[in-house]
Amino acid sequence: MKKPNIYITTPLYYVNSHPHIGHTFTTVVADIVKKYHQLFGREVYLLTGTDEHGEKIAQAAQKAGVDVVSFVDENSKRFKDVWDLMALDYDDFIRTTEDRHKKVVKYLLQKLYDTGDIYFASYEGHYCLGCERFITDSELVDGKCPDHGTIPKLVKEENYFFKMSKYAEAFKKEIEAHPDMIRPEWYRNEVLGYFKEKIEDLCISRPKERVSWGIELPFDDRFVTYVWFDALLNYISAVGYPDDPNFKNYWDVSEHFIAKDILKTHTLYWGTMLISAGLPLYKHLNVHGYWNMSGMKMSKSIGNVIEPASFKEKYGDQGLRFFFLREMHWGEDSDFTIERFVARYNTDLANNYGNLISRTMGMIEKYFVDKDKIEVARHLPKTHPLKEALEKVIKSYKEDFYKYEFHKTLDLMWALFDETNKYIAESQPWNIVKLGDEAALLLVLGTVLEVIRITTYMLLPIMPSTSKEILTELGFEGAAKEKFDDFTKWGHSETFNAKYKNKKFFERIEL
RNA sequence: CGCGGGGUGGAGCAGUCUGGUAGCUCGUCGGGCUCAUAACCCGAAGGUCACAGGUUCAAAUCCUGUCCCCGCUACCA
Repeated sequence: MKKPNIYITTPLYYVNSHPHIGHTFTTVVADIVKKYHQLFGREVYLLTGTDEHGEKIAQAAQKAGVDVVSFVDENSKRFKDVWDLMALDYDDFIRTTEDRHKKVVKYLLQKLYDTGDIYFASYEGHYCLGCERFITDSELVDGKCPDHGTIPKLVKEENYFFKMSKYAEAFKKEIEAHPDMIRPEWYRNEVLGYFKEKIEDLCISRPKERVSWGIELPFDDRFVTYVWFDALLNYISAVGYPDDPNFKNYWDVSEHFIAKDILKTHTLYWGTMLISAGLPLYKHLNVHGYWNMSGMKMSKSIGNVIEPASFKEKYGDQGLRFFFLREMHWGEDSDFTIERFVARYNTDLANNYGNLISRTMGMIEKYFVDKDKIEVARHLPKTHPLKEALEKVIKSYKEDFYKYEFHKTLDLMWALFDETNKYIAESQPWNIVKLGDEAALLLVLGTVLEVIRITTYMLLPIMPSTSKEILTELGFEGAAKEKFDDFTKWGHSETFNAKYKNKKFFERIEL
C-alpha cells in the first residue's frame, strides 16, 4: 500500500459477547468513511479486530464449557463473519492473541519497565469480582459495589503500576493545544473534566492465581497484563510498531472511532501510555453515542438486542447503512427500533429518492421509445435552482461529511430530492411530450438526471451496492472509480441510458 | 454547587456556534396531478421554542438563575 492519507481504527471488540447492532454501527461508519475518502482518491487503511484476554473471557469460556482458545477463536470469527457478511472493507483484522500483537505488548512493557514508568508496589483494597477491579472507598454504596450489589473482597496484592499520574498533565496540555483532537467538543470537555480529580497510577498487572488468561509480563512471570493495557496497543502493533519504518506513516494520520463508553480508556490510559512510550498522540479521537433500543439501553436480559445477520436477511444492509447515518446525530444517543427504521426507509428511500429515480426512468423509457441513449449535456441549463441546491450539497459533502456531521449533508440532499420532485410536478414533462418539443423535454429530464447521477455518486460510500446498480442503469458502470471533482461537475456526462432492466431500487417495506 | 447531554405544534427531530417573520418527517383534514413504488405536488389546522429575569431595534439562538429528563463516575460500539 502507498503511504496512507488516513489510518482508521475501530475499537477491538471484546469477545465475551456476540456482535450486535452497536458494534456494527461503529464498523459500518468506519467503512463509510473509508469509502468516502476513496472517492477523493485518498489512500485509506482500515483496522478492526478483537480483544481476547482477561478474566471475563476465561470465565465465559468456562461457563460455555469450552477451553479458552477455542472460545476466543469461535467468538472472534463471529465478528469477522458479520463484517464479511456486511461487505465491510477492512484492511486488517487483528486479534490480541496473535503473536505479532503479544510481541509488541511485551516490548512496550519491558521498555516502560526499563525507563521506570512501570513499578512494583503492594496494594490493598476492595476487589469486586464482577467489575474485575478494585473499588475505591468513595465508590462503595453501603459497603457494596454500586454496579453489582455484591460485597467486594478485601484483597491485599502486589502488582505492577504504570505511572499514569506522571503524564496526565502533559496529556492535558496536548488536548488543550489541539482543540479538535477529541471530538465532538463536549466529549473533549468531559475529558478535560477528568483532570479536576487526582489522577492515580494505573495497575497494569494481574496475579496469575487470579487471572491466568493474558499476556505474561516479560519481567515477572507471576503476572499477566491488564487487559486494557494489552488491548489499546493493537492500534500500533497492527501497523508495524516499533520496527517497521512505515509505522510512522500510519500513526501520523490515525483516526480512532469509539463509542462514548470507552472514552476514558482511550484518553487517560491511552494518551498517557503513548506519551510515556515517546510516541505522538493519535490525530483524532472520534466519539459517537449509543443506539438505545426503544429508549432503553441495549441488553440481553431485556431481549432487545438486534442481531446484524438476521437484520440483513430481513431488510438488507443498504437501508441499514443509510439509517445509521441519517438517523443519528454524531456523538449523541439515538433510538433504534424497527418502526423507525421502516419509517425512514419508506419515506426517504422508497417514496422520495427511489420513486424519483423510478418516475424519471419511466418517463425516459416511455418518451424515447426508439432510443438506447439520450443526449442531455447540450440541453442542460447553465444556471438552475436545482443546480445551485446541488452545489450546496456538494459543498456540505466536502466539509460537513468530512467532519462526520453526516446528517447535515443528508438533510440538504433530501431537501434537494424534494425540490426535484416538485420541479417535475411543475414542469409537467407529460404535457411537454404532447407538444413534441424534444429539446424542452431533454432540458427537464436532463436536469433531473444530473441531480440523480451526482447525488447517487455521493451516496456510493453509504449504499455501495445499490448506488452502483443505479449508476449502472443510468449508464455509468465505472462511476465508483471516477474522481470526485470530475464526476460531480454539472454536465460532465454526454449521454444517459434510455433502456432499463430495473427501475425499482427500494421496495417499500410493509410491516 | 461532580461532569456531560437534552427539554421546539399529537409523535420523532433539525435550527442554537455565526441573533433578524419557527422548519422537516410522520399523523389529521381538504384539493391537484397521472411520469412513478397506495407515489408525487399544493393548501389547512396545530407551537407563549421547559420556566423566570437580563442584553438588544430584534432572542429558540447571547447572559444569569430555576425546574425536569437522560447518560457518565474506570465491563460494555
